Amino acid sequence: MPEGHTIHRLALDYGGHFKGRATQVTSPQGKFSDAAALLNGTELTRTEAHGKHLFLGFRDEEWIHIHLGLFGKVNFGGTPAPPPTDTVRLRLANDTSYVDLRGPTTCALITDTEKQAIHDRLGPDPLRPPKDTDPNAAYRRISRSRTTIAALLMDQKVIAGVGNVYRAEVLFRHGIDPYRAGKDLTPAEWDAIWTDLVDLMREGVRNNRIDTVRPEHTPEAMGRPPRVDDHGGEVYVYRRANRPCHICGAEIRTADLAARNLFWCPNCQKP
DNA sequence: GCCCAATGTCGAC
DNA sequence: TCGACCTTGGGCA
Repeated sequence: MPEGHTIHRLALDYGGHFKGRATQVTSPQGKFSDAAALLNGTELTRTEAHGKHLFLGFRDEEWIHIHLGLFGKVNFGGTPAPPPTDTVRLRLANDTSYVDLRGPTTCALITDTEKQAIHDRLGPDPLRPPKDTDPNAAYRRISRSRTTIAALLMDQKVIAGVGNVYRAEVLFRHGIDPYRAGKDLTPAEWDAIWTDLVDLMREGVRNNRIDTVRPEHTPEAMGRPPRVDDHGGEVYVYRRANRPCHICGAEIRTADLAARNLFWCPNCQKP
């Protein structure tokens, strides 16, 4: 479930279980063995997330850089840790906990300088502290672009951390057609989208899932049977193709956009 | 067992 | 724009 909220949550959870103590670092699958051997027995000193990138700090200026990609999964557990399966790329363990990483796109040992280069190529992240985060930088790019707002929201250079679910849901919540060109988005619309993403994604970190349905549109409030969408949260349009819009009843539409599935309500989201 | 899809990104053409 | 890559779980036989 890797959108930005998941990664920020992982930064907190890795820190909570392992920070400040000698940590056993292994790579049962083998692809990270050399680096694991180098770090094994040292201390996890800090953890950080920017968009969908996770950084685990060891020693002075060394970091494990993790990107889950589409398939990566992380699994925490208590001791005794079970024998790792052969797909575990990275296991951290101490006296009380273990955590397994499987299927990441990236798991690499990097320096401070290399880490900085990653920050430099990422746009502002609604979940980073406001002092390092400038939503106007994102709007400058958006307001100059003929690309669709749906594509721009997924471009990590423009804004970091938004994925396919938050993209679909935030556009629905603001009644914006996904095919609208970035340059046709008003500053007020962008402010509203950014502020909303900050709120939604913070809640996503807290609950470790994506919920976007406003209280007045929950099934209870609308006198309908309770539901939980396939991916475990409560949403308006994501993966709800051909089903009725919670608000107006129109059929939710879906289309391919840059090799990803897009979902929207043709009635609630006007050009 | 096989086939497919999935909340992502990169590089080749 | 397309394929490649990483892994798991669900549907179906």
